[in-house]
Amino acid sequence: MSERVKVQTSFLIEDILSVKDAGAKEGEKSPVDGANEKALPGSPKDNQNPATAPETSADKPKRTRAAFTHLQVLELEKKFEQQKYLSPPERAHLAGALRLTETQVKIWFQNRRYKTKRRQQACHQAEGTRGTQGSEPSIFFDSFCRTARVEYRPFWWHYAAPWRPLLW
DNA sequence: CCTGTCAACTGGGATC
DNA sequence: GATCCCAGTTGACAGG
Repeated sequence: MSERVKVQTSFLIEDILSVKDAGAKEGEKSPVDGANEKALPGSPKDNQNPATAPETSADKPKRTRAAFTHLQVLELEKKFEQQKYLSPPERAHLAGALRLTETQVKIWFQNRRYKTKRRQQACHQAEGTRGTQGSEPSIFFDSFCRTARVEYRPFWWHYAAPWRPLLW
């Protein structure tokens, strides 16, 4: 996935980070902005931005795949290193900082977790399950606990159960 | 043209 | 009912 982030971005890193004047340049359409108005069907009130919704949903052209900027991915990855799960306030804050929608951040984390899991599974299959677990899984679980169990919702233990073989 | 990647989507299950 | 999650799929896009 490394160099896929050679995105055809029309804006600079500073442009993304300068959240202060976020509403200033609305006219500029970035690839990311194009997808921002797309809310998840399952969560309609997640982020409706009528101001930036050009398509009247009557003629939905075609699905656009937002290409996140290098910096956006970097920040997301950084956060993901710290926490694999975000609480709603944290997600909102991160989304605002990166000028993404909460849905995009949510989806990104979802996809990221799934990818990580599949990679680990593939890894273990390839290795033939040695008993030695590296440090990554424990880091993973640590952040999971911090966010899910303590800060967020206790029922995430439900999700932790199938992970334990991988994590411990 | 084929293939891989990845954001977005779908569906099912769970909690509050 | 709203919202979250995971698991899997779809569709756009870039590289070979």
